[in-house]
Amino acid sequence: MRSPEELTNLFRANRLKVTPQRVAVFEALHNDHGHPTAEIVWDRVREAMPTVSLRTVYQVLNDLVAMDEVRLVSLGNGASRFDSNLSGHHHFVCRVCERVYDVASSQPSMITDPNRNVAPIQKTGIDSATHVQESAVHRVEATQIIFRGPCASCAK
Amino acid sequence: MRSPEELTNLFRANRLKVTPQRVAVFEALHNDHGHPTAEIVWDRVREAMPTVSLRTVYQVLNDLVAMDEVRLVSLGNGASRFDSNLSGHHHFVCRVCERVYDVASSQPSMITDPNRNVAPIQKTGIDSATHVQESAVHRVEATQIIFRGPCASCAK
DNA sequence: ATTCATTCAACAAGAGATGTTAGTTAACTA
DNA sequence: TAGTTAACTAACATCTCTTGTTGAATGAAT
Repeated sequence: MRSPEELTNLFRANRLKVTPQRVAVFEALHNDHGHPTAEIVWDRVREAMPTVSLRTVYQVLNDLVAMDEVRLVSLGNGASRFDSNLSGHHHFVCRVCERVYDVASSQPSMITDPNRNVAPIQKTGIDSATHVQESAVHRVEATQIIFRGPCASCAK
Repeated sequence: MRSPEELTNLFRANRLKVTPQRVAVFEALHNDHGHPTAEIVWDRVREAMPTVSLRTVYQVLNDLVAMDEVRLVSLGNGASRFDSNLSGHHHFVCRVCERVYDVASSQPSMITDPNRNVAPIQKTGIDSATHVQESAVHRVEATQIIFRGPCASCAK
């Protein structure tokens, strides 16, 4: 995602005021490359600014999603998550601990340290750019892949 | 999915009573190859049995999911959907009308009539059976792919 | 015929997210 | 610097989806 400074400029360019609350959310997201829920972002923000309301955090996050600076990820279980990683990638969800790992797309069969939040897959030939477009066809604008199973930490 | 008769036997085999309500849900699912929500199933069931409660429908559906006779699909928007198509396939969700289409997996770049509920994709090299299993690796047990965009009917 | 799961009804409740209102603050900009 | 007005907070309410509860009635299975 963009840096807090860049987001600041972007908000100004969109005639949105750059308030300390908004900047605090920018920074919380910038320092967290996980997949936080709104509540988790709220917790982070409150460390520096104890009076922010959850309502405001939701608002800022939604603004960022609307601007396509943050991606909304619904994984089927529990709250929606906000993904500041905008590069094309997918997700592995552990069915035990529910942690979410990033899966780099177009990177065949690769392993990485689970602590670095990347999960292995074997083939990733699917890319949103490569889908056909014809008249009687559904046009694919986005492709979301969710892998599920026990993660390395939970497998044993 | 299995026929109502087969599900009846399965329920008996699991010591679950075969009640008219349960059979009605079996039949509603059998006659609907879409992706109904619990409420939609409820509506169908009530046509033949007006007094069934939504609670009961949820219970039966959850039983079927637990038995892996029906698949629970969360697509991020609105209520969960119950998918009676157990063959390996994925989904295309129209961002306009919110309709859900099946996408046959391992069927490269194919088009089908939208009315037959199949959406085209170009490459489907990913299959849950082909993922690596190593020590420091997340084991992929299931792969879920969601394509999004305007469907053929909504594209114009 | 008996048992015990199942169902119903009518609730409550919980999670997640958003809407509302009114009063206050503070960013922008002129 | 001052004025305008968006943004924030607080404390609510509301909504959707889903599950829990309780007690009474039903009816499948043996």
